[in-house]
Amino acid sequence: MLDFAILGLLRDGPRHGYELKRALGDLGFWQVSFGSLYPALRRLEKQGQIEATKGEGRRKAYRISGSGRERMVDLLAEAGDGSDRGFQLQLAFLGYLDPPRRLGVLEDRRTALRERLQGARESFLGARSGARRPDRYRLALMERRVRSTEADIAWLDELIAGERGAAAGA
Amino acid sequence: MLDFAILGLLRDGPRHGYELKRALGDLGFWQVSFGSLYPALRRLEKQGQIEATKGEGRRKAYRISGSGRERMVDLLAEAGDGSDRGFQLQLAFLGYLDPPRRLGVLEDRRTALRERLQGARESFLGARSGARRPDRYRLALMERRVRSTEADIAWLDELIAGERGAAAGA
DNA sequence: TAAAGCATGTAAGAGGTTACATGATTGG
DNA sequence: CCAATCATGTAACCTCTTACATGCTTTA
Repeated sequence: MLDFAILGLLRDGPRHGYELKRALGDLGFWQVSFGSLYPALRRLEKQGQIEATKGEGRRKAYRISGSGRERMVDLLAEAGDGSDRGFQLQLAFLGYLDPPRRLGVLEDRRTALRERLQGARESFLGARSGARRPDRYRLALMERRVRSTEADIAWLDELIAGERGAAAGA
Repeated sequence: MLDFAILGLLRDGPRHGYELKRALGDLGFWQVSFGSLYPALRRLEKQGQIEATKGEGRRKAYRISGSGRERMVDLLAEAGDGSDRGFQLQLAFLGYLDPPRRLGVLEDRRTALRERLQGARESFLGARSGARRPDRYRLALMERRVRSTEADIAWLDELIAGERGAAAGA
């Protein structure tokens, strides 16, 4: 997952470690620590997926290699494992996937969210009318899950519509 | 965090391991694995925070002890560390916190979400009007963060209003 | 000139997961 | 009778964090 994030960010252009941490934080869903970032950079360098060049001062600028680009596309598929973070990373780097395959990623996510919504609705409605009814805090938690999943699907539908529009325009 | 979840669920009444896993999954935000659940139950038992009794068949029903109840209240405070999962657990077991202190938990969360919203808005607006504008996928990601944080605050405000109403009614 | 931020790195450990192993019970 | 679900547990591993260590550069 971290490997994917690093390779994805390095496709935008060369970056050094500190900058990568900030860029990843700016995406909004992951404040990675240096203690995992720097060892990961070393590992990726040893595997030949990124290359280190001397930057200004003590900075080490990394750039992605050819094999890194290949691996990145593999990881983009793997990231679609149903996890929220995985999807957010997929989306952040979806622009580097070839256009015909982008819609598939969005639709897979939609399917996963529809399933989540169904489960969330069932446990909310079941709990609300069941014998041992949860307290209002737990009911609120379940209701929030339903509502926020619905909102996510609506947001995703906008994205999908935009994607179809872009595909039709091209 | 897992300790807190276990102790919280056991305050509802005695449960065995398998049942705890399902109950935790039903809350909606954590599918814990047996590989972490069973060792945690052993550890809590050794520490005297829970007690094992023979249930039906091979089942081991656990019940919370007096020191477990004390620890649970400590953990309820610790869980308010800004993480989403921490807050959701706090909320799931907020009914076991003495009523005067409940509002504080909700308001702390509101403060944290307001800060998150400010950061999310700044990076979204900054990115949209900046020099190297991110692609539409990353913009969508940032916009979603703004929208869903706003929705969470609105939802939390409903909860806070309900809490004030309950406090006034009592 | 002191504090804050920039910049890289290591060691230890927390906190999980997956895979494996076993076997009983229930439902189609 | 076969598959699915119930039920408990262990071992190996993975990912990431925290705390520590170092030293430079910018800014108030």
